[in-house]
Amino acid sequence: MQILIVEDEKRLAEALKQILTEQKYMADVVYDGNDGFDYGVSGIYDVIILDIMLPGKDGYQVAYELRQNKIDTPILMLTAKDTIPDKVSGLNSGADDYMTKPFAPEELLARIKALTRRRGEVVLDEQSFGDFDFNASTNTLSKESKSVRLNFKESEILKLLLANPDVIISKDDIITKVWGYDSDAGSNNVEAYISFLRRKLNFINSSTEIKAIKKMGYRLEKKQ
Amino acid sequence: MQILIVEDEKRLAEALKQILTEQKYMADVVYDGNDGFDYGVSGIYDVIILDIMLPGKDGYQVAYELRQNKIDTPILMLTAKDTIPDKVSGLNSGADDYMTKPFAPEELLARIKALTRRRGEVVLDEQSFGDFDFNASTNTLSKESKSVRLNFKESEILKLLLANPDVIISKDDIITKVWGYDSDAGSNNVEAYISFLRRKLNFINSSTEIKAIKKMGYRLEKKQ
DNA sequence: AATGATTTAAAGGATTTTTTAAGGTAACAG
DNA sequence: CTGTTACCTTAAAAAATCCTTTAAATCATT
Repeated sequence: MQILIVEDEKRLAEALKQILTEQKYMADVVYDGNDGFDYGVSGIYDVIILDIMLPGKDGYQVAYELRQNKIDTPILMLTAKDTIPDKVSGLNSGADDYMTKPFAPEELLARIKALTRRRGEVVLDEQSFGDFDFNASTNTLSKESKSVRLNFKESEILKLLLANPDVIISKDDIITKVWGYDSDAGSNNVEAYISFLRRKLNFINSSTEIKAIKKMGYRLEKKQ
Repeated sequence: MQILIVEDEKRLAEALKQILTEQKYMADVVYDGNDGFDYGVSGIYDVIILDIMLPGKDGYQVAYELRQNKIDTPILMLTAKDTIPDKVSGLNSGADDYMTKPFAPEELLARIKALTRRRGEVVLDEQSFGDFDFNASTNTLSKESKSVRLNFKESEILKLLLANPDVIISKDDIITKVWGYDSDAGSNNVEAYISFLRRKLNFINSSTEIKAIKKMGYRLEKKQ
C-alpha cells in the first residue's frame, strides 16, 4: 500500500511518515503542491494525504488537477483546526475526506482504512489475547459471560498493546499514538488509563495483565 | 437493475454511482448529452438519471429525443437547487420525476424505487426489530395496538439503524446519508432527531433502545 | 394567506470522559 | 538499609459529549 504525503510543515510530514511506516505502509513525502501533483499524477498511490496550505499550488488546486487528469486516488485533506473546512470547495475539487490538525494517529489510520476499504467488504474487528476477547467495533472487553465497555482512549490504548504482542510499548509511543503528535499529555495520563484498563480486565476476571517494565513501558502478558 | 447516469460533474457522478452500486444496482456513467442519448437509446436501462445542464445536448433535449425514439425508460432529472425547475419543459420533454441538488442518498434511492415500481406491485416494506414493527411505506412505528407516524428524517435515520443491526453508526454517516453529501447539518441535528425517535419508541412502549456510544455513534439495542 | 407539519438552531442540563493532583507502593541504586 | 525514582491508584475538577426542550424558520397544503 503506497501513500503520498504532501505537507510543507516538515515536522508534521515526518510524523505522518513515521506513523504510516510503522503500520507497514510505504510513504513518500513531498513538500509543495507542484511536486504533489507531479508525484500524484503517476497514479501509483493508493491514498494521497494533502495539506491545503501549501507553497506552489494549494491543496484544492492539486486535487482538482489530479481529478482532471483522471487520477481517482482517494484524497485525504488536512486542514488547520481553526479554519472552517470549506466542504464544498473540498468536495468539488475532489477530496474524499477531511481531517483537522492536530489529530491522533489512530484517527489518521482509521480514515485511511476507510478510504481504502472496498465497498461492501465486511470487517470483523474482533481480537482475542490470553483469556479475553476484545471487540473493536463495539469497544467491548469480555470473558465468558462478563463484559465491560471501554471508552475511547481505553480502547485505543488496548488496541496498541494488542497490535504488538510481546513487545514493550513506551509511554511516549502511547502518548503520540493515542493523544496525538503534539499533545501535551504527560506520563501520568498514561498511567491513569493503564490503571483504568487493569481495573476492567480485573472486573471480567481476566488473568491477563498489563505489566509495567520500569523505564521502558508496558507489555501485555498472558498468565496461566 | 441497470441505471444510466448522465452527469458531467465528475464528483457527483461518482457519488451517485457509489450510492447505487452499494445498493446492488448496476450503474453506467457518461459525461455529456450526446453519450447520454447514445447509451439511453439502447433501451437496456431501467432508469436514467439525467442532469439538465450538460455539455453536448442538455437534459431536456436528451429526454425529448429518447421519447421520440420510443424509449420509455423512466427518467429522473437532476436540477440545481437555485434554478427553479422548468416543470413544463421537463414534462414535455419526457421526464418522470425531478430531484434538486444537493440531495440525500436516501432520497435518491426512494425516488428510484418509486420509478421502478410496477403498477399494482405489492411492496412489503415491513421490518421488525426487538419488540416493534416498522412499516417503511407508511413510515409507521408500531407495537401491538399502539402506533405513531414518523416523519421523513426520523424514518430515514431509523432505517439506517435497522439496516445495520449490531453496528455502530456514526453521526457523520447519518448526516451524509440522511442530510446529503454536502449538507452542513451539525451533530446536534442528529442528536435532536435521535431524541425524537426515542420519544416515539417510548410512546409505543417499546423497550428497544437507541444507545449512544460516546465518540462513536449510535446503535439499536434489543433489551433483555 | 392561514394552518399545520417539519426542520433547524440554540440553550441549558445531565452524563461521561479526560485531566489533574496528591499520596501511596514497589523497585532499585548506592 | 535508605533515599530516590518510577509507577500506581483514587478523588475531584475540568472539559467534552450527549440529551432534551423549545422557539424560530421553512415548507407544504388548503
